[in-house]
Formats: sequence, structure tokens, C-alpha cells
Amino acid sequence: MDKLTATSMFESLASGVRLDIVRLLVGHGREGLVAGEIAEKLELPRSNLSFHLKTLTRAGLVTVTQEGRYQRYRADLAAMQDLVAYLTAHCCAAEEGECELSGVETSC
Amino acid sequence: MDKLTATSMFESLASGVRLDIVRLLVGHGREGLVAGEIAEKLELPRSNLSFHLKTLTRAGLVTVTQEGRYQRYRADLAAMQDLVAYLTAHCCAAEEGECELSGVETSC
DNA sequence: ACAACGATTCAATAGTCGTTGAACCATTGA
DNA sequence: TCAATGGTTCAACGACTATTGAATCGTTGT
Repeated sequence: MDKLTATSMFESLASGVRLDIVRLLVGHGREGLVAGEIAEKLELPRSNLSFHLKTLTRAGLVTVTQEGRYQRYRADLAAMQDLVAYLTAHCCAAEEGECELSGVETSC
Repeated sequence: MDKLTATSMFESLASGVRLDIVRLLVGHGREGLVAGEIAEKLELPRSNLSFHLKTLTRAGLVTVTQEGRYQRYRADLAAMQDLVAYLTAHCCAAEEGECELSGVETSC
């Protein structure tokens, strides 16, 4: 994962609303949710939700597929795990390896 | 870790400059670096660096201690690991547990 | 074709963030 | 005490982010 991807993912998760969306989607796994269901559960205006979903999609944290007139959103767990790996490698990697890196190269 | 702490940490890491600072500090472990050394290595104006260090300190990702007229900054590895744990628990936790959570409660 | 529906896009606004040099504060050393 | 040094704070500016309702686009079903 490159730095630009990581920062845009962090930026996506820096919003309370978007973090709620991600957690909701993660909780619904492969099935995901259509936009209207998300809006209803989080009580968000449609246009605002659409704005945040676009941000999350651009960052690669969620995927979207069209189902007729619905848009189904799913959390991208692989991307999440990549982000965790990036964070661990670059921000938990001191000299003596007190953080068990499991094969990822460190930052120093 | 509560949501507000997590989002402010993510916000801190959402900036390329601040991510550079964190990585640099992580690479210098317990010893850390004084502000001038950071500014020199990253070629940043002092005032701008001070701004970003303040953001990182407020978020709890770095600590600062005074040494005479110097300010020594260190990465807070425990905070980083808490953030990794939060991210894993809330964003890598689908129904069937395909992400090995190691004892952290999931979000669903 | 057309009305209904789900969702996105647009325009406008308010607020926040990032950057810079100058001014300021605190500590050191002569 | 006074100049030098390390850092932070301030003021100003430009750029970006979040939010909202209205307008728009695409799909469905009659």
C-alpha cells in the first residue's frame, strides 16, 4: 500500500459519520446494504450519505454494485486488513521489534 | 478507545506530512527527536511543524517532554497499538470471524 | 409513455485545515 | 543583563470539507 492510499483511507475514517457507515457495513458482511437502508439506520439525509459513500468508495474502503435502481454497498475487508498491516508496519515498528510484525517490513 | 479518540487519531494520520512525522518518530523509538531535528530531516518550516506536532500531541499519538530549551517528541507506541486494535475490532469483524480477532469484541 | 421511486449531482453556505512569515516566549551562556 | 537560540503562537490567506434542499438521472412497473 502506498502512502497516498493510506492517507486517503485514514481521511475517510476521520469522520464520525463515515466511521459509523463503515462499522454498519462491516457488520453486514458480504450481504452489504443498499443506500436507503444505510440512510434509514443512520438517519442521514440522502444527499449527505451519498457524499460520504462516494468518499469511502474513492478511498477503496467500500465497494458498490448496482442492483436495478438500488446501489448496494459493502465494506472491503481486504482493504481494511491492508490498512491494518500498513499501520502496524509503519507506526508500531520500533528498533527492538516490540510489536511482532509477522513478516511485514518495518519503517526503520 | 472511544470513537472520538479514534477519529482524531485517524484525522492525524490523514495528512502526508503528519504521517511522515509519525514514521520518523517511530523509527527513533524511545530516544525520540527534538523539534529542530524533525524540521531538519523533513525540511519543514518551524511554524508548520509545530502546528502538526500540536495536532499529533492532542490526538495522543506523540508525547512531548521539555529538555531545557528543546522539546523532545516521541511516538506513543501504546496508542498506536490501541488504534490498530480498534480498527481490527470495528472494521475487520464480519459475521463468520474471517479475520481472527484475538479476543477483542466485534462490532456486530 | 409516464408516474413513482432510489440515488446522485448541483449550488450555496458555513466551517475547518494547511501554510507562511513575523512576532513572541522561554532557556541558555557570556 | 543581554544577545542568541529553540519553539510556539498569531494573523492572514487560500483551499478544502460537510451539510442541506432542489434539481437531475436512471430504473421499475403500469
